[in-house]
Amino acid sequence: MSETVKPLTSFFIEDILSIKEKTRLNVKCSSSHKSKEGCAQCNNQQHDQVSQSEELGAKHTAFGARKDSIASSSSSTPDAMKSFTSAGKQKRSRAAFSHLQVLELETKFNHQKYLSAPERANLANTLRLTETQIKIWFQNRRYKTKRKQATEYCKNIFQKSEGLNTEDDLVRASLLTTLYKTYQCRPYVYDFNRTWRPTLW
DNA sequence: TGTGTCAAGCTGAGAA
DNA sequence: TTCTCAGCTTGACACA
Repeated sequence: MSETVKPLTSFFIEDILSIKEKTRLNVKCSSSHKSKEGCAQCNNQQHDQVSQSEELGAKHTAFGARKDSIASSSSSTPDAMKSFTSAGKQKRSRAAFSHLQVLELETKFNHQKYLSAPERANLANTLRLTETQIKIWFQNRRYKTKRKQATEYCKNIFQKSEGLNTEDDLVRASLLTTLYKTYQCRPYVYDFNRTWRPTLW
């Protein structure tokens, strides 16, 4: 499995947080108050007392938003995050990982696209997430990367090609790109010419 | 209110 | 049988 690793720009987590927290906390706190639960940054007076591990465990978010789900994502299992609608139907909640958690996950992902079980357990422990959450995050992240690559690839194709200007052409090419990328065993695909033939690579 | 993002759900395949 | 994977889809949430 070949994965392309983007060149990394070196930085300190503190650098990012110090900049973004200053700028975004002020902006986003006001908007986050629109949500039902309000802004936890403003509500939580223990903000400054949070330890490093607790930060990784998302006691609060670096940006101060989506706090409710952050807390549940870190301190509870996904099962415990489920709430119920008025009809008694189980309502799915979506955890939002904290900036630090995502940062750690991204850093890890940049180094290795796949984690072994011990590595996953270790990372889960460090970030105060469940192993399942780590596993799902990596799965989603790989898929996201793949989609992005397909999109870029598709763009390049159309920058180079002529006569494919309609929306239908774009859609078709996008689907074909996915096929090309997906079936690496080089299947026969339906080409632009509407003929079945082997792929070129 | 429409839209984009993303964690989680679902399905089928392959490995041990 | 169990686990992890890819490849989507779903649903909650934030924001313009």
